[in-house]
Amino acid sequence: MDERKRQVLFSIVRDYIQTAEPVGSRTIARRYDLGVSPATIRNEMADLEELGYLEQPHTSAGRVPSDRGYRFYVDAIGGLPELTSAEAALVKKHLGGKLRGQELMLEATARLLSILTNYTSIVITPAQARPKLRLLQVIPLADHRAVVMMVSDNGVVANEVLTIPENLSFDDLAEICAYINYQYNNVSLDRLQFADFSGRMSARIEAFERAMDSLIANLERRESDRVVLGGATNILNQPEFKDVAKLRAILRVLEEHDLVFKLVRTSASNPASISIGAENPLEELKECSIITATYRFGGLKTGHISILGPTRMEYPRVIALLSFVSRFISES
Amino acid sequence: MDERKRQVLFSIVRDYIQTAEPVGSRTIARRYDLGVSPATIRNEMADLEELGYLEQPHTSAGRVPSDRGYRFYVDAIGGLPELTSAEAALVKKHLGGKLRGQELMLEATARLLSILTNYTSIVITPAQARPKLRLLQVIPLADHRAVVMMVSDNGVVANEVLTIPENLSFDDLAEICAYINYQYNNVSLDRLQFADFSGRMSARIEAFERAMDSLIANLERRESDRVVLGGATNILNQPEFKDVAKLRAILRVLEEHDLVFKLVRTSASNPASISIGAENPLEELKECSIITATYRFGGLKTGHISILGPTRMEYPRVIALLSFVSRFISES
DNA sequence: TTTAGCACTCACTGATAGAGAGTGCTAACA
DNA sequence: TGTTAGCACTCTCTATCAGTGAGTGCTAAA
Repeated sequence: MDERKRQVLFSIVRDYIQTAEPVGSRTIARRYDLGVSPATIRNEMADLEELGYLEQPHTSAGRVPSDRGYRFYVDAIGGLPELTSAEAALVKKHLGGKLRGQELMLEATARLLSILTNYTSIVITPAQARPKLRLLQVIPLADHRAVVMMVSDNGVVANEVLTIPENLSFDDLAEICAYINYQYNNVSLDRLQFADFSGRMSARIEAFERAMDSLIANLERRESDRVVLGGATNILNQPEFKDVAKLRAILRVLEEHDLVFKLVRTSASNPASISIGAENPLEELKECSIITATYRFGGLKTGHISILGPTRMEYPRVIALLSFVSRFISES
Repeated sequence: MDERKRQVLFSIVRDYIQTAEPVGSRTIARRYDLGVSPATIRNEMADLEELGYLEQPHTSAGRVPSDRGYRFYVDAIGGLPELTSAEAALVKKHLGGKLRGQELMLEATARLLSILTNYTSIVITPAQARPKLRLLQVIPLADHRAVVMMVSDNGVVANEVLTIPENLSFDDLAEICAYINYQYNNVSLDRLQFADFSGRMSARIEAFERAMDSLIANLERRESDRVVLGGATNILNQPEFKDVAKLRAILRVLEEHDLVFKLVRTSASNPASISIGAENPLEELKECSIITATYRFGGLKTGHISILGPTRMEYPRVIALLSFVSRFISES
């Protein structure tokens, strides 16, 4: 693979990324100044196809990069591309300023990434390991209602509004809570069992038990990794997915957050964090690429941000953007 | 509009709902036993078209119901259709059992509705009016961190994890909270201003101020109506939307939760809560129908559940399902 | 009033031809 | 020996056209 072949390959990749049309030898000769004639380029293209970097949709069409071609291109980009300062400023403007809490921040990130790239963005919130009970508390409200809330040792809070049953006073509830706090403090959430507990009270307090179950479920869910999508419908803009069947396959994957989660995880464990076409584990996404970056909140909890787009993706720009954003939110 | 015309119209509507193909006179004569010949039906069809209940895609095609035709059909269904007992059981199985808290419950509802109908479901969570501060509290965690949480008088909770600044002890924080609780108890959230407050302390506590702002924003957001979608991609299954341009228009609307919210609200204020085709305010949805039902949590807070599908929707079934589900979740 | 018959309309299908883009090969050239 | 011009060839794409079939509207008979 000599220098000129590289140039030809890169020209084709770049042109195809821009136009989504198979690229012919004449186009290359005209548009990129390689100083050789179309015929020469044709010869190089034939070689590149033989080597597996290019493909031909049909005999008399131009060439299209193969997954391998994109891979070569991406690996060759090397030294992290820089974001334009205009875009960097945009990121700072939208994600900087007043920090608005983890959840809102991550949603804003997902939205921003999808707008800037015109692809679909995926944000995975950081997960905690085996949360423990830190505090259970009731707070009275009007109309015989009360909030019950539960805090984990990671500071995650779940809450539930409860109508206080007839046979119970608010003070009774408070007493129960005090007992639970005493008994179960710092106990792993998955080992809490409230069902048998309320037998200690004179009467069973069904409403309360149910609220407890609900709280635990809720808390565990919040503790676990969540998936936030941005611009899921951006795929509709890509010409390669104007076929409804393909669209459906991809959107169905995006609806299944479990799948998305695993996908991003495998992509992230990749050293380079870029999965191109068939490299990624889901058949449905064999015409898509996924780029993933990792961020850290407070130096501890790690999550991921990804961009999902067609294999014909603007790799340098997306890589630059993701690495910038992940650094930015890690620092703030 | 005599009895036979009604029968012809209904047959066409039903057939078209099932097949999505323009319906011809012969088909009606064969498939529905009206006791008259195709020629007669043709005459009736011509009349119905003149009256605006039917449309013809082109001269030599069968007839398709117009919005007005669907409207007539829907109004004529009258006395609420009943859900099959099998489906009712399914609803009970998935939404009954242990009540798992409002949020999870509503998400489960959205999912269930979309699966049962194969259309897109929209769930609007109930809104509260002008929430007030009920309680602010800090809870210490390990590693110099603490949870700050804020509870509104409606029992909605927002929380934020805070790293306690060097120049502050946990007790300082607790004291600040005590002061705020004393000073601002039962004050409407939108009138809280913490920025000037911390000037009272010896040093400005920026981290704390920011956490407060974040909490308020978060709380207000949670208090407001939220939109939960189920099966947004089900639209892809409808033959009338195999055109990507139409799809994009609809999915874009669904991505804008503000729009969806207004849409459901206008639909719900409709007495019958059914918007057919051009009846509904968004141009993009002029080939869709929306059916909305209202539910109440705890007898107070009202929210909505809707189904969005093509105008060619299985109205009776969807109406039955929605009214059953809304009753079910209102009672539980 | 209903129905049978019939001419007419129009989308859809498949075949065919021509245009255009692009290739691969050969032979000439530097 | 590498590069280039020329040319035949391939294949898709588009337009055109005839044939088919579903369905209609009208007319006249029952």
